[in-house]
Amino acid sequence: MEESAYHHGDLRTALLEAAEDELRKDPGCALSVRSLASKIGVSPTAPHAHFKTKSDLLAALASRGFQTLHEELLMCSQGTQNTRYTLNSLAECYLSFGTKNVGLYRLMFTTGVDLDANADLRQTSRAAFEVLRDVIREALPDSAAIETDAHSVTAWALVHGFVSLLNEDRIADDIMEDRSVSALAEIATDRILVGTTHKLD
Amino acid sequence: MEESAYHHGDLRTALLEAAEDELRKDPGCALSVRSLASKIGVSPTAPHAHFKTKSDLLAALASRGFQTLHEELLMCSQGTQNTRYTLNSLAECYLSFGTKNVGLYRLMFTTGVDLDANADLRQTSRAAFEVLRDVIREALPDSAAIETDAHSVTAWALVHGFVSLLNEDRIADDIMEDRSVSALAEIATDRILVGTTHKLD
DNA sequence: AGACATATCTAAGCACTGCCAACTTTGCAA
DNA sequence: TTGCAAAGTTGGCAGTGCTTAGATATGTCT
Repeated sequence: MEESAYHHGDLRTALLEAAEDELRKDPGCALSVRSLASKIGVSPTAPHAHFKTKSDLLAALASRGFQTLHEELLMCSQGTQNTRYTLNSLAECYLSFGTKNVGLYRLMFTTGVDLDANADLRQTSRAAFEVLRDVIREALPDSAAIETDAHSVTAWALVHGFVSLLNEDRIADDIMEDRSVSALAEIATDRILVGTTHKLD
Repeated sequence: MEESAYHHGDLRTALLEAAEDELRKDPGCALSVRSLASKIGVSPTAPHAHFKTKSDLLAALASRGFQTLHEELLMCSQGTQNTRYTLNSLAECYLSFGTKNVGLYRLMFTTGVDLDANADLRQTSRAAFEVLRDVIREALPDSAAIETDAHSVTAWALVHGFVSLLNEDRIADDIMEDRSVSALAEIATDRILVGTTHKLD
């Protein structure tokens, strides 16, 4: 895999991987195109050949994140167990991904890129959601098919909200002692399936 | 209210208000301390006397956001109607605030400030949540007091998730046609109270 | 094999940013 | 009145995103 010193070979993916690496080490870091280039060992403006703007790089990064999430969700959705088990697996998978990739996950929802102007990001984001949607559609009785969308969007909002609150450290430990992924996934699953068991006025 | 030309008078709040103004005009803008100073008419480094770092300014901005949210939620929580009505009002209030202040809301959850290092932000963020928590605590029967935390955190995650997905334009219009604040608030209320009405296996 | 078009990378530079240090102005209080 | 601390200015540094112009390698076509 010997490459000339002048041409890197695959600078594009090298940039994306370096960025992911940086995000893993410091989820709060402000990714700099120039520092990525420096880290890789190319000139400060070399990335420009692959990403016209920094925003384009971030969007590609976010898209890769959604692809990974999509694949992981797909793995979980293919179990042969009952609906509750499948949904619980999905929730746990989503929460796990979100909390293990704090910086990347944050980027996936705050790129500031208009989805109408970035078909790739829109598509990968949508594809990940569709996994959840399909599971919920199958779970609902035919009579409730119309409500599939409301149910699946609600489910997404719930797990996304948990990830966000966890990552931004908004759930104080004196509020909720067990903030583990599995505990929150179970809560989410309950809520998606039948909601709270306590009847309120 | 005549002030000398040299001393501004209240540069600190002027900076915060200018920043909020900027965020309202362009929720996706990258706030710059220097441009804020220029807009107000002071030297580029004048803000340094009031905010040691840009991060401090953003944290103060986020804290103001939580204060406003807290006040608005408090107004809604003091109705004398039944629990469902109160909860629905709270949800609608939260969703309304989040979607009307897109830039500010995003900032409130992505300042990158460690809450352990910023007692003010932690306190205001917590205070806003407590309104929701109190309502849910009162709504639950005594036998379920222990579950108050799980219920209230779940409720917060749900409305926060809705706001985030709405603001980042993640709910495609072919998925859910009625993405109005009132419709989503109703869904959230249902889910918080009794969950879905359809029994799944 | 040689010529050319293209993709990739470098070099130089602009405007802007956050932050710092030294200095000036002002208001207040001993 | 005088001294001092807060507030604001000036100048400057390092880093950033982006642009332009030029250098170098790759591949293709004759």
